[in-house]
Amino acid sequence: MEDGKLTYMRTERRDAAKNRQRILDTALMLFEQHGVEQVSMNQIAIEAGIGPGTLYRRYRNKGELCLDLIKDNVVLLFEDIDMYFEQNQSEPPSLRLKGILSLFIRFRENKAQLLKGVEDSEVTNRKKSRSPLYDELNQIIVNLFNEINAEKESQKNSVFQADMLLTVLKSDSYLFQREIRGYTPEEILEQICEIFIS
Amino acid sequence: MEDGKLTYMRTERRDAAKNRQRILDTALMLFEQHGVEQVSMNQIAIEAGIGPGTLYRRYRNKGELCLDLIKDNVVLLFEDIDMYFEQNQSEPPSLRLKGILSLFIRFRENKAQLLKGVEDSEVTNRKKSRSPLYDELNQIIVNLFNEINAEKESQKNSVFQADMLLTVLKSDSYLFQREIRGYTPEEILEQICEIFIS
DNA sequence: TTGACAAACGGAGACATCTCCATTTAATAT
DNA sequence: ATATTAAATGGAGATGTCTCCGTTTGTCAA
Repeated sequence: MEDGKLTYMRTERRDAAKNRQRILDTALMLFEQHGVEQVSMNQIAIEAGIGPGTLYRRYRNKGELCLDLIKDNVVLLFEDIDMYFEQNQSEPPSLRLKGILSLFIRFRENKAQLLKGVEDSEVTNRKKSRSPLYDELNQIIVNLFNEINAEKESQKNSVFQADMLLTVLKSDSYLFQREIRGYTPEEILEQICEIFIS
Repeated sequence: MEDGKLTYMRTERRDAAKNRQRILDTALMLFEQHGVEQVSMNQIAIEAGIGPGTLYRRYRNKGELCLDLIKDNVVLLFEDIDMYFEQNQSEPPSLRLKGILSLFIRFRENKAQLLKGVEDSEVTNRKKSRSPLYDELNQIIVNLFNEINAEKESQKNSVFQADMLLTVLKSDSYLFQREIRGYTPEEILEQICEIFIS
């Protein structure tokens, strides 16, 4: 039957589900123990007692694995953002932008290593499009810039501004400011706002 | 003798010099033929008729090799910048900043692939400090921002602003705008100036 | 049950980066 | 010339990513 077939296609095989969980648990453990960067896909496969092929069948690279590990937090982030918007509808767009940047920075601080894992493998694997996380954030920021720029004639810049803002918030840049320049998250937020919200 | 010893230490052995040139020639040829990304260090070593160890002895990674291949152009870039400054001393700093950004973008367009090669391996190899190229550029830009911010009380932001400006001009960001968003170099320059010179 | 089938598996192996170190070799001093 | 010596060499191999494909194994229908 159509139904049966569809259901079959959709449901995860029991052994697969077991392995999925095993991978997730193992990765989380190894990441916590040695740090995300130090742990190889091989190590995870071996420790999880599966073949490398099995691991790569599910996650095309370490980044996807990292992303799966923070998926819940990503959902929470966007819920927070939605909530923030609901509670601050009447605020000016520049302030709302700062608000959601603050939320994002908090998220980034919480999941620094895993987020870096995600982004690192995105650049390694030459993805043309950003991850869904960044696409969705980008959309939100573009909308806010559109509001901000509504006064001026130049609507077209919003996309560019949003791209630049997200570029500057990527791991490489953010962690450089954090670790080498020694700025606090709050200072970074302030400085970025000064540049991008003028 | 001291002199002899010093000279000995300094001069490159003839076979080494020969290999160096052989590597450079081979790399340039392979890069032009297949594109920088597609060519591995192994390939270069084999094609140059040397062992991988020899290649890595001279260049710790592909990025250093790429950097060596554009070294002359980097020198030219900074000469251009110096010349520009001499001829535009009396212009306002914001305009001078735009001028040197324009020079840098031209350089980046000329040596896009190799510059990408340099930057890619910098992120891969977790360098804490930027390459000398970026350090020097950074210094120049900081100085310009200091002039620009001289009017305002906030001198301290110049370092941050310069960092962000260079972040946004890195290969990943720049090529994304260039190839995916479809902006021209001139458009990118204009947009960046709008954001950073306000 | 059982048969069929697609999904899941696992490990060999292709390639890449990079290190280590026994051996070679060019430049200098004698 | 020859000995000395430190730089240079090269290739084996450690480690990592990722693919390919023959084999196994759940799942569903009959």
